[in-house]
Amino acid sequence: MTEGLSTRDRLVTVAARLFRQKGYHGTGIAEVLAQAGVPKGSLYHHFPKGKEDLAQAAAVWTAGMLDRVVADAFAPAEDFRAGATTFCFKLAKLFDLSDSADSCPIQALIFDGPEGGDFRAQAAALFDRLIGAVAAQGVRLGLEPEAAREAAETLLITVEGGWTLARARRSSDVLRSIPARLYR
Amino acid sequence: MTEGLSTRDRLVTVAARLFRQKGYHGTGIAEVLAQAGVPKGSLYHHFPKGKEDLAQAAAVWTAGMLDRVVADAFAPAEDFRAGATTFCFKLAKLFDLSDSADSCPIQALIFDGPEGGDFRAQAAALFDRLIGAVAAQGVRLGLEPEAAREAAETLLITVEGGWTLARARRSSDVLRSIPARLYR
Amino acid sequence: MTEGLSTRDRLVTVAARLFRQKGYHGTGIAEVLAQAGVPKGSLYHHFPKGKEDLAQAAAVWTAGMLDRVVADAFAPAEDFRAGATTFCFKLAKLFDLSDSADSCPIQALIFDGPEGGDFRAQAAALFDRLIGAVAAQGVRLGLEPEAAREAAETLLITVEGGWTLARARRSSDVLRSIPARLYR
Amino acid sequence: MTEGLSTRDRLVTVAARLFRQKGYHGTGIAEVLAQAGVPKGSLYHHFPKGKEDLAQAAAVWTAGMLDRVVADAFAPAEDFRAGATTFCFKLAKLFDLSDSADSCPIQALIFDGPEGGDFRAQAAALFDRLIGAVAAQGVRLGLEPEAAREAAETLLITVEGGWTLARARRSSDVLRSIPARLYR
DNA sequence: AATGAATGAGCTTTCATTCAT
DNA sequence: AATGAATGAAAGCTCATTCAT
Repeated sequence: MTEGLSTRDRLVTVAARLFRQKGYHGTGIAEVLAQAGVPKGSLYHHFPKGKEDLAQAAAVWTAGMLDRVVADAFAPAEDFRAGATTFCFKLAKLFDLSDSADSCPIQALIFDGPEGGDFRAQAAALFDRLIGAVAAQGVRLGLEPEAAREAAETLLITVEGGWTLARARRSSDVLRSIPARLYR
Repeated sequence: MTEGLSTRDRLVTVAARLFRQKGYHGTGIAEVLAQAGVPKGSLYHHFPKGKEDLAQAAAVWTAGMLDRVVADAFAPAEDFRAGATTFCFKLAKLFDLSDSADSCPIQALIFDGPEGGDFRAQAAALFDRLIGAVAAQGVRLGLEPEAAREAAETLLITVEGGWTLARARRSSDVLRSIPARLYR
Repeated sequence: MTEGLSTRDRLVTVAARLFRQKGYHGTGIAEVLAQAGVPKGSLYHHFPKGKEDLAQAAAVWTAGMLDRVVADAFAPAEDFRAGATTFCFKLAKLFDLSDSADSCPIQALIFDGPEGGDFRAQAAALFDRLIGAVAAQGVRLGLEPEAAREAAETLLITVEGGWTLARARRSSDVLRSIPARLYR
Repeated sequence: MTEGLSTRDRLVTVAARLFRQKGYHGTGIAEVLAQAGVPKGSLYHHFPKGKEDLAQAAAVWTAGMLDRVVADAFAPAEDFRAGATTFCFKLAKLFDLSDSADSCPIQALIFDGPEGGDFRAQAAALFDRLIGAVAAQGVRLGLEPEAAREAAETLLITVEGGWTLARARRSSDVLRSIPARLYR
């Protein structure tokens, strides 16, 4: 899975997965290094501030991945509801691919990081950017800017809560039920 | 805030708050003890298995608190929507009382605990019990059992996601906007 | 040598000796612990800030030891020169007792510690206190305050430099030659 | 300050300064490289044995610099006292140029280096050579060899101790007061 | 029940050095 | 000669827990 990637990229992807699974504080550097097949000292060459920098890079990587999911879901859609529905199904697939106990990537992205520093603020900005991307798709598909923004917020709120319940139930069904709940 | 409470209760309430703020793994026993004003050795009198037992007790305490919020919100309500609306506003107040960076009590309750053991399963059961309580209120207020269950699930999904966005924005406004989103 | 001492005192005396021998940065915590026969975690019970606190405690302990050397040297003296001479001979004995490559206790005390914090300032104050103690002995033995202060300064300057040369030559003779140099 | 110097010379001068400021063990290779503006791998081209070789080179460089100070101070002097006085004033100027917390160059030279190897012995020899140079100046200025040697030793002892007190007080005044103390 | 000293496994990080280009 | 990625031993420190009083 991490073959062919650079040392740096292996660290980032492994860290992103582990942080999602066990949280920032629950994940040890040693485990990241072991799974990435990277020796101890190398981490600090690529990420001088260590775990903190790694969390930052993992958040950026995750945000980029989610950006792509949004783009892929809405690209072929004929209206916002269709795009939103595809988005939910894509997330359900993502849920099934990962261990079903994993945290939602977005929540891991935003909340689970080092306490001090500006990690939280930067991560929240990445979340807002994601909402903005969804809203932009809404506008592209014919919604008024105001309505698009609200629809985007509602979608992401529900998706976030849906992942939470899905995680508690260890089943992605909740995520697939979201369009029906939103667009009766 | 913790005055007058027994040593045990001080430990539980302080732990519940800290686990919400910094996560289970991010919270050190030493910090719990310091904030509770309890000496080192005492913890293991009250919680023989230490941190794990403390997390369990904090989860039960949190679940009981949320049960009360549900009961209080729906008790005076004339229909489900009114109860749900009050519930959202009560949660917004809870959000404002705590540090706005705090995790949703439910999510802290479910996901953030010791890895081994049956903590996760028990916590998920507490979450399901909470959904059941909301559904029961729905039935009491005239909904069909099936519809009540779905309404309860939708409410809690949205509230969970709403807390997430509120936390990212550091503002409880999102929580107060939920009824408008759900019951257009 | 460290038998019968408390855990804390064993740590302090061993640290004082090692810091003198190999410097603050050249001395590892592990070595201090090994020689003191104290397990890793115990250090931080007695010295919460670890190595830094230990250096501080070692400096205070060293200053106290030197105070006693001054008092013992001057107590039986009939005039300042006699006391100063005894002081130099006592330091020569101290030099011979320790590994002859050891730094002067005063210099180790003042300069060799953690970079940040107020270690330096506090240590310099301990040095000034020592000069003050010698000057007080001078006054007690009949010198004018001004003259006593100058004599005390000159004595300690020479003793410091003498230890330096003694260390370079690995011989305490230089220390014993100081009275002759000062009081021709 | 280090402009125009070769890579090798930049490394030596920066290392000499840092070793004086923070000691051999307190100075990291990374800091030397950063301040010298030299990339990581380059050090081992110029100093195959790394830090140890660098310390050796820094000691030689420092000794040469001190030789020059002695020569410059005594060259125009009409007798030993005049030369010694100039020497003290030149050292006071050196003290003021450097950070006042810096160690005496001679002491840094002699004592603070790698543990193994023959660093200590070589450094002590450099110190003796310096004393010899001062004594030679004494002979040149008319002193008997024996007396010259003793005067040189006394001067360097006092200068060493004076730098120590100056450092503790963060003031070069002590160094300027030395002639008055020696030659009442 | 309460206390604080003791404990050592494990943590993140820094270090001087080596290697491939 | 120059570069920066790679390396793993060792550093200082934190952790949850146990013990003796």
